[in-house]
Amino acid sequence: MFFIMPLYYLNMQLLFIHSDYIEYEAKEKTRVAEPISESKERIEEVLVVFIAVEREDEQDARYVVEKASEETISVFNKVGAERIVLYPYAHLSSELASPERSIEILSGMEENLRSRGVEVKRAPFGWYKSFTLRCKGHPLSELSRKIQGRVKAGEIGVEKLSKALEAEEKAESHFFFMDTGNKGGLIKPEDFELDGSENLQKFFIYESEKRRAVDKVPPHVELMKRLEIADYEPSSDPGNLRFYPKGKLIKALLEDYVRNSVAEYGAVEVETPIMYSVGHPSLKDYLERFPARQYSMAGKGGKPDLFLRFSACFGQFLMSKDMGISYKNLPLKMFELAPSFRKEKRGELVGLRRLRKFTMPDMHTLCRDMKEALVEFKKQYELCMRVLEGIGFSPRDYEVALRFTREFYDDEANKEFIEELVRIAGKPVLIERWDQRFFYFVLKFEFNFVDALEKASALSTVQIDVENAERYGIKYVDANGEEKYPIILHCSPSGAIERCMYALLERAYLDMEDGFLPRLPLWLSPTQLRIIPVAERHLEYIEELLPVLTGIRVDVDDREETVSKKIRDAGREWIPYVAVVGDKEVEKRTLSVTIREESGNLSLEKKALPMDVPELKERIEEAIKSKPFRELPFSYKLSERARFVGG
RNA sequence: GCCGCUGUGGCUUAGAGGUAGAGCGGCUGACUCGUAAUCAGCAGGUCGUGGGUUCAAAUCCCACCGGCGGCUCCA
Repeated sequence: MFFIMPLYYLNMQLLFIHSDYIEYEAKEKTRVAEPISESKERIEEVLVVFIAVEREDEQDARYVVEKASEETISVFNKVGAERIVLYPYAHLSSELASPERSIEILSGMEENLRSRGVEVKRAPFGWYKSFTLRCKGHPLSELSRKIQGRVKAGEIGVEKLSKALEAEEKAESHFFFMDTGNKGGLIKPEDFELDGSENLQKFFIYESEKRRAVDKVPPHVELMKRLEIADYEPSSDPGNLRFYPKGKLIKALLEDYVRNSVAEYGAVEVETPIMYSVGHPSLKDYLERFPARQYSMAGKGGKPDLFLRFSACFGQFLMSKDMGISYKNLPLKMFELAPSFRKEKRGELVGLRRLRKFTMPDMHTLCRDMKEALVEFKKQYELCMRVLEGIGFSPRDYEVALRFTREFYDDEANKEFIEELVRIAGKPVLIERWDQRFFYFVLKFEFNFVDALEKASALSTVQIDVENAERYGIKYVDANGEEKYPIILHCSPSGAIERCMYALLERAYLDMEDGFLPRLPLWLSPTQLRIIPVAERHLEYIEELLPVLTGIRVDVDDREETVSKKIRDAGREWIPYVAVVGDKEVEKRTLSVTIREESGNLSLEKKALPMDVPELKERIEEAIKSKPFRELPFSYKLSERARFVGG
């Protein structure tokens, strides 16, 4: 994360090739050849390290040996090779160390590595050698390193030079915190008191280290199956899930809710294609950047011709480009509930947290200038807070990250803007500052959920895009009749719908760990009220009640089971309201209701309250008003309902 | 993609070279039941797939597929 740039020199050059095998044969001596016993070798499952020892290394051979060995071991462990071959390779450098010192350093490395318990072979120095090797070709199979030092004693860093990463690495990034106090300003992590912000701390650790040693299945994976929400589909590509009726209902309700929220904010809903031609010039940059992450389809002549979108950006940008836009139309907001596809690497996929196919609410706002962009940015920041609140997350449930370029923050007005955002959040936030812009945005925020395994994932986000209007040729005409490029905001008010479901389930699990009954928000509960007849003869009364209970998802457990069993099953389904009906209730025209929310603690005894039907109806309606409603997606009779997940 | 772990009826799982056991769920029957699992019986498995080793493979080996964790990554 924090790269220490070389101040004066780089030395020893290392090139690592993780290979199936290497074969070499010493053919002919040079003037500097060392004596050898064996001229021919074949070594399998090997990490081949090509090394050029440089003149500078002579100054501090010991340090260089130690550092290079450490680096080699790190790569060795990472790729899981079985042995190492050190292969002197002068051609990596134009300023070589003397042959004597080189052999010394190479032998030093050989010994150092051997002392760490690794099988090491050193190819002979100073010979013309023939060699063949077979590189494994996985992403880490070819790496280069420079052991880097500085003239001044002190900090030493290792700069990674893997080609694919070069672009990102140019952008140095630094983390800070910022608190709500009126002082404002960036606080370095080491100077910041994280007491009382445990989740922010977890989030920071996750962000800065990006690793957690956990050996557990994320809790929501079991829950999503058991609650008949979603499951893996082995016959699809991994990360393309199946959703059962209950999951589909929850998903549809969340979608309804986000759609309504952005409509209220003034966005117009559109729909754009999910696949695009790879030949489009504006799309090329993206594709070249993440070629392995696209779902592509072979077109004519066996060449990839179309790819599946990873967001709604293209569709909406291409639509905007063809519009005639006046400054009077701005800010112009377009929204889409976009099924999106990202062929994430295999090991990144987990349950509902990260998928290859997911639904991304994606809104783009065209703004006339940065000033307007900031006004809208702030509105959307607050919109995102409202949307998460509405879904069922309090500000305690997520951590705020603000990320921007140094240039953006150097502007005094923007500084105040950032401080204002922190005040709105009402708690300390994580700041990431990039020394230079390396992608299309200058400012973004995310609201991040920290789960039971202390992993963080972004829910809501907004970005200020200063690049794509020009790339796509999106223009508007200003008051003087001049064409201008708008600033574009990218906003996902809730984050991916599936990820909201993941966060709801993980949060319920965390509640359970704290000794509370896990639950989903009432408006998202597939069954909101379950009625349990004590005996078959009470069904008639229940049938009479149903027409009164419209606008609520009610079902009836008419199975031939004991009351205890039915109560238990209702609890296992996290049903918020459970009403028992027996002789007493029929006689008094009431219901005996247990409310999950009020049962609270796991160990508390549940008590049932007598309630009459209008009272109960009103109570539930009050709690779900202003939220979308959909009917029960299956029969209200449990005896007729199919199970989608066994057990 | 790489590394490690893993895969037994719909679900959860026992079995660790000698031809599969259980609980839940399902079906049948009895019980008409008052707040977290009523009782009895029946059906259901080529042990992820394909090769190999062995007289003999769920069990050992290899490859592939899926899952989990890590690396990496997250437009």
